[in-house]
Amino acid sequence: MNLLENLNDRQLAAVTLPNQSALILAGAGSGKTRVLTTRIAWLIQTGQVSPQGVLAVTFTNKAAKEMLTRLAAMLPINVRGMWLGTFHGLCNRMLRAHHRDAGLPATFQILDSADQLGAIKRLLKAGNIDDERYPPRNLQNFINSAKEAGLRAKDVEVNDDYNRKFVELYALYDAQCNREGVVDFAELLLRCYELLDRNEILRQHYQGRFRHILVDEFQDTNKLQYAWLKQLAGSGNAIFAVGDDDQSIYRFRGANVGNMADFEREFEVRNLIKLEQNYRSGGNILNAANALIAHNTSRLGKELWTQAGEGEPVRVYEAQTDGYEAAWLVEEVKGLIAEGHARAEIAVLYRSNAQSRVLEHALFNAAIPYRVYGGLRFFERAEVKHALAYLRLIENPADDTAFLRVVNFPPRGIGARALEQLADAARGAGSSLYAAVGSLSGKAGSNLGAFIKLIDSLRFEAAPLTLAEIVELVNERSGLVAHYRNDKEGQERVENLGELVNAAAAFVSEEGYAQDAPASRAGDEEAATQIPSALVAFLSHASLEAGDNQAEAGQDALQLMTVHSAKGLEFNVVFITGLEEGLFPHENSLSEMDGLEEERRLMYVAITRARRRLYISFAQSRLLHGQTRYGLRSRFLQELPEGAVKWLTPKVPVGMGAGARFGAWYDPAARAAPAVSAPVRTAASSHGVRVGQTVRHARFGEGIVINLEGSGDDARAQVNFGPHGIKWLALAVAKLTPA
DNA sequence: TCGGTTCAGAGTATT
DNA sequence: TCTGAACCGA
Repeated sequence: MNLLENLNDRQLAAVTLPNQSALILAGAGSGKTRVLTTRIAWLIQTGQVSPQGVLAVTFTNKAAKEMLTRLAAMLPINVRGMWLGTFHGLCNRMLRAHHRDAGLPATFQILDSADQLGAIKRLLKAGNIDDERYPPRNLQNFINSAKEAGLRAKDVEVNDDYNRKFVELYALYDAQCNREGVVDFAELLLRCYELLDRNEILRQHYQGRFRHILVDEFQDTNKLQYAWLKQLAGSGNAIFAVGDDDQSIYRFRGANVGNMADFEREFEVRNLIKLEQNYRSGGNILNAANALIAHNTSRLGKELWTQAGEGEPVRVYEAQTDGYEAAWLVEEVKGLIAEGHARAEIAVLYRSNAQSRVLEHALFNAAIPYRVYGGLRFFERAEVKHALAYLRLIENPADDTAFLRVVNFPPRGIGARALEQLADAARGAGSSLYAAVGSLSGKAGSNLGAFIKLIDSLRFEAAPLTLAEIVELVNERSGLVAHYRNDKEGQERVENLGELVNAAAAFVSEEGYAQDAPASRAGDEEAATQIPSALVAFLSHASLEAGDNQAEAGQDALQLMTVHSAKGLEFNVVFITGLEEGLFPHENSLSEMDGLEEERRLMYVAITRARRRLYISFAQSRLLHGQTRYGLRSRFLQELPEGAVKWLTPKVPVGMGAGARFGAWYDPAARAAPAVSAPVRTAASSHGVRVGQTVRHARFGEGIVINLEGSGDDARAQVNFGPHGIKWLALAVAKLTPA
């Protein structure tokens, strides 16, 4: 099977780049994931690197899974042992393997955001801190931003007393986490970074191993993630970074687009490849996207084009109110369904979650099935978190967060007073709540003692069981199942607890976690020595991958979501709603530095989700916070090229006569399509040259052989010289020396 | 321990 | 206007 078949010129050049750092600017729908996975497969197939020598990083589990699936289809190897995963997943893996060096217990647990907030509230309570003056949420943000900037409490600059208190609390929080053997998400990354920074032997080991580092969605990396990557790259390894500055929409959570420019400079990137051919949308949709994003000033520069023709115009609709907007949308959707469109291929996008209510209301009344993204995920459900807390206590009794969550759930007569006493005792002894139980007497003491006994016996009984059996044991013996069975509305919760047993069974079989032979994980010599138990691994999995956000995923339903959550997805039909000043662009963004440009990128992301048909709608008035607000039509509408747009309602001129400024949109057919790439055939060897071999040419420097054809004097080699491009060279003439 | 009342806040989100 | 969290009384 030829991996390079059907790649366009740019894709081919990117996939077969020599071993030098590269920045691939991948536009929406340009085959980004394909390039990334084919690059890995090609490197392995041509023997340039072993599967163990590749490190590939993504942001979401979904993206990681997608890459793994595609890789497995391209390569006849077991891709499971590869270091391909999310930043957090890979850091977790490394920390598990070297937990001693990292100063962590083997069974360390991962706090999700809710757990972390709980831990912070507990900290404030224990220290008698005024949580009005120091809101837990603010402290959480403060700690996470500091960690994401690579700063410990001692490194944070203090400029006033208020600030000093935050820093002080940050230090206390870290101390509490250490005591309890838990780490939050940001800590996974920072700990891993510090581990590599401090431990030269380890750093050199991994630098020697990961010859090829590939990063997905590079524009979304934060400072710490970039620093971590730099450390693994060292001075010799190449980073293959794929990203799109025009789709950078996560600055509010720490993403630093500037990493792209820093990367170019610091790694002396000479290979900058733009993937601009779009395989997703019609020409009008792309013209709208291009024209819109052209209004941004800080761009690396990129313009999407397609061979697909202009397709349908972008339809724009003006409604009187948000209610009418929803009503119109319902009618339009009915028509689309009647025409045979699948509901799941129709997406309704909005800027903020609050907008979904009106839409849901209308859809519900019209009996159109829909699915809203972004609800509670499976592992975040209360009953599931309860069961997980019991499991955590089995592994790590010092986990006070888990302890407090279930010590009195189901109710067993342990009230606030008892817990306060216990907290005092624990603080006095500098121990965990669990360990302090022995020092309490009386009724509270005996109830707590019974709880400890329960956990201890669960731990004892769990020892010989499989993971699924352990979960089942906990479900029953904790009293959770019985508790929810008695609850009128607990049926679904009981089912979810059963689902957790299934999830445990699936986890063991998917991850190859045979409990008897833990060291059998292929190709992973570090982890083999210190493989965590299946239970510990499952608990990490539960924290790192919160699972799907709603049931009924199988049903053919309309897809409702924010523009942010639509990133990376595509649909035949897309509705972008609420295009009003103040809403999209959102008013809060206007006071932020470059906030408007980020909003515009968000709109760009929204537009480029559509394959065939795109609707954009707005309302003259909208009910917001109980008040009717009259918003102007979004400036983004004015930034679309007239020729690509069809107004479904009369276009009322606004202010300065927009539209005139924007010239006629270009004809996509007039854009020269690049020559179709030469047929690629793979020959074994010719003139002593092999595919995948690095060679040197007097004029073009180092390159990598990507293809061979002909024989004898006619033999030619196709060589990718990186910044000098891809060349066909006659081997009888060109002087190629092995490099 | 639960259920009702009060009050603030209402932008986007993955791990 | 609506929601969620915190709080208080029974």
